[in-house]
Amino acid sequence: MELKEAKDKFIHTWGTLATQWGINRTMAQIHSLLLLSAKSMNADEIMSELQISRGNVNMNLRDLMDWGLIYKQLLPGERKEYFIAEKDVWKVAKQIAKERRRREIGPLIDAMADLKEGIKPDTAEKEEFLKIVNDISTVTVFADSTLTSLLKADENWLISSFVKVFNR
Amino acid sequence: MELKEAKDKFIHTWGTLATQWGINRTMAQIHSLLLLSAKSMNADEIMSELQISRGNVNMNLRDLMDWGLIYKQLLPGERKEYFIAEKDVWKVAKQIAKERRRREIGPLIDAMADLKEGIKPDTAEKEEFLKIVNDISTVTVFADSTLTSLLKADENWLISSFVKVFNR
DNA sequence: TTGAATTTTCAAAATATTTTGAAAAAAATA
DNA sequence: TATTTTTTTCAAAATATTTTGAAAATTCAA
Repeated sequence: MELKEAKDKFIHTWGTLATQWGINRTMAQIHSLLLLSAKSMNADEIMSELQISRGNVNMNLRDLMDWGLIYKQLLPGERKEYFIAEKDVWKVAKQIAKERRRREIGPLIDAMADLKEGIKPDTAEKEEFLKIVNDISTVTVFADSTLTSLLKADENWLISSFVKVFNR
Repeated sequence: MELKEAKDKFIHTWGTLATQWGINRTMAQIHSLLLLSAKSMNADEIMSELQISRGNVNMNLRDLMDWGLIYKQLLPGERKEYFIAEKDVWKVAKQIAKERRRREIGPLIDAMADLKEGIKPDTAEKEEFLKIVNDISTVTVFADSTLTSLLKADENWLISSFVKVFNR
């Protein structure tokens, strides 16, 4: 079964890459499983598909919802909760970028601001130190605002043109 | 001693943040120590300053050189090797972005390309699967090329204007 | 209400990563 | 060359993170 094989490879690859850049492997695997699934899935299905424990599934489903990558779906007549992934890959990328911006850039900007506050440039040494702090602050704010612009840019002119060009 | 305190806070903060986004804590601490140091330092000095083992220092110094964030400096009359950090923070940011692009985006592009190769769209299911793979491919290539353009942009018009605006 | 089904929690176990430190290798000196 | 200094390596230890699974909490139907 060739498709099954490709899907497994996809899930495995996604999980491996994720760990290499600081994201939990299981979270990535659950995400890709749902991304590839036409139907929404419940915890038991995910458990048996990925061979992981209930607690693990539960915890990572909640994280994925926090990241805005999956949604809870309540099926009429079903007691169990079902989950479905956001299938619009541009939205997915946007969410990931947003979350990483929040986690990686935000705290850095705050930390540099605190350091700036605390030190008066009354010696050459302190000026040196503040120069570095200021420079990092500047670059970080630059990265932050660049990313924000990109994220706010209307995807319809920014991406759809790229999609058209690359997808054919 | 206020400056010492601020420097320690800087080193500590940098180290903590780094772990939160997948970079080794010690590597980040050594980097910030060198970034804040006017003089180059040798392994023994770094060991005693950060209270870490020789092996750890050695390994992380090599990683930092791989990242292009520090340089080896051979001082005349000295047997020991000295290390000095790149102080141009824009260059530092550029190096970090390059390295992360190489580690995070490159493998993803490759993996998606492999999957595209391996599957023929001869059923609706396979077409579905390939759509996702293609979309990820597209978004990833887009991110890659956007980042590449930013990195290639001449810093003198792109950044220095920002620096002037924000630094005052 | 009660009780069965489902989800959540969290301490302990398993796994993965980082750090140590001493031995080996390499480099410099005499 | 032999000796000393310095750097590198890497198995074992320490630490950190992830996963498990059973108990507790919650939800829902009757």
